[in-house]
Amino acid sequence: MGKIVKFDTSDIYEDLRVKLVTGFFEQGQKLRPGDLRDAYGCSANTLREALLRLSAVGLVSFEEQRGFRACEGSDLRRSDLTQFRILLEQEGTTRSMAQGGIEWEAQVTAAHYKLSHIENEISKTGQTAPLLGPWSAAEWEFHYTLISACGSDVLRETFRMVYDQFRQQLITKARNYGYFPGNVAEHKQIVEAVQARDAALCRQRIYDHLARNLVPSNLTPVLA
Amino acid sequence: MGKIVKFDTSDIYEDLRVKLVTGFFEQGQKLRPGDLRDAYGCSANTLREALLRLSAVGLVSFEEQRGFRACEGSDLRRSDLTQFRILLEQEGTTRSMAQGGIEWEAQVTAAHYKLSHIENEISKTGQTAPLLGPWSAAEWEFHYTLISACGSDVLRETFRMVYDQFRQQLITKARNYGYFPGNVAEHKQIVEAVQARDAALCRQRIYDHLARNLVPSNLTPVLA
DNA sequence: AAACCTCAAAATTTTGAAATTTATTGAGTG
DNA sequence: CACTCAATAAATTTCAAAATTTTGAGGTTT
Repeated sequence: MGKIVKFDTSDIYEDLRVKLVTGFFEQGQKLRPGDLRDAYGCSANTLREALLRLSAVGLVSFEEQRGFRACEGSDLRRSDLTQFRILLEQEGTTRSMAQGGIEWEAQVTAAHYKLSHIENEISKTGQTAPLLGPWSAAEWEFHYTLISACGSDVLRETFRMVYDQFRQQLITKARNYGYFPGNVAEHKQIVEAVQARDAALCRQRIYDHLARNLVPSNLTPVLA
Repeated sequence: MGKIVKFDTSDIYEDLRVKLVTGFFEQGQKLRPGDLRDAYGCSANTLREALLRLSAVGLVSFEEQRGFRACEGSDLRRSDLTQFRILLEQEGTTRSMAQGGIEWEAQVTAAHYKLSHIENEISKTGQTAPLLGPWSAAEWEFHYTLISACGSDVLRETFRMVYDQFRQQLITKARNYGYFPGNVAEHKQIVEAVQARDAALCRQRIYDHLARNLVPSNLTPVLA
């Protein structure tokens, strides 16, 4: 017999979040609580609440009295987010290196192992589309693990927000969900720098990994 | 005749925001839409929306099905926020120095002039309480101006959030709203480093200015 | 034609109450 | 005396409709 599912605000929030970072909506597309409510079988007010939360994490833009929209993509914003992500990821990884022990190092290695497995599959078949979901999850886990031992909730939470916004910007740029062949080698180099416990090298390689998303005006920020 | 004022969500949001960063509410105090509604003459749902927005910027904690509270204060969280604020303010000021021209330098000087005027008044009379409002506004303007020419919306907006949360943590610690006599000299030293266009010195002095809010476990973060 | 109203349709925000969930109380039990 | 478990109270979440605001087309004036 069919299970009756009831969607509450956080279910809707999560579903919309995924759709937003996956490019399900056009950039700048209007998101009307009244329209979306049919898809989730709830009231417009519940949708409103979910959209309000999404605007708080920067995935949806909100203007009073004129509603919600999927965030616009622009080269400048993508670059801005990239620059900020570099700052956070360099800082978080540096602190993790200082505070995280062998346990953290092992987690980074494991996360990279899973990620590279998927990336090898992709480059073997040449098909990015079918493995985009798993790749996306593994990419997030790898980068989040890098900063996971930094000891700062504020840094971790800010990174979570920025990473999603960054991803949203990439997807609007190209249909490949952010996957890029060069990633395979770059991820490996980051792990090697972690294992060598070389913070300066690690910072450099994080920069190198992300720099292609910068526009000329802010290349080489942050003591890269 | 009396003007009829109608409070909408953003009025309420702003009023609550100020109350939260000035310690009007006890830390951890429950904030019930149903109770607060009388004070603002609106429905509980409107307050719910304002509280939801405040939780998005980290001033209010929110747990599903169990409502809203003013954020708890703790040494760890205060230190965490301080460390992150140091990172953002160092980075933002460094970038401002690189990109901001004489116009930015003049704005920093002006903001400091206003701030030091108030700080001198306070140290002259020995009374912090009566000038706390103006001092608070001037302090914000000074620190925000430092990073204002960094060229990054993401950095500026994140700083705005972190500064408010930092302030909220300070106020729960001591009733002085974050004012400290040593500030006078420290602010001056930061301006001097800006005027000398010495980025490394500036970073050091931003660190020195804020370090007293760190707990031992994370002293000297971020290449201080 | 360009700028300026006007007005109805559409969208957003607020409301007050119902439905749901959590917290509290107190009687009964081991 | 502590503990469980209903019954009850209180608070949170959701809803549908009312009130407010914006949008955009059509008509008027400069």
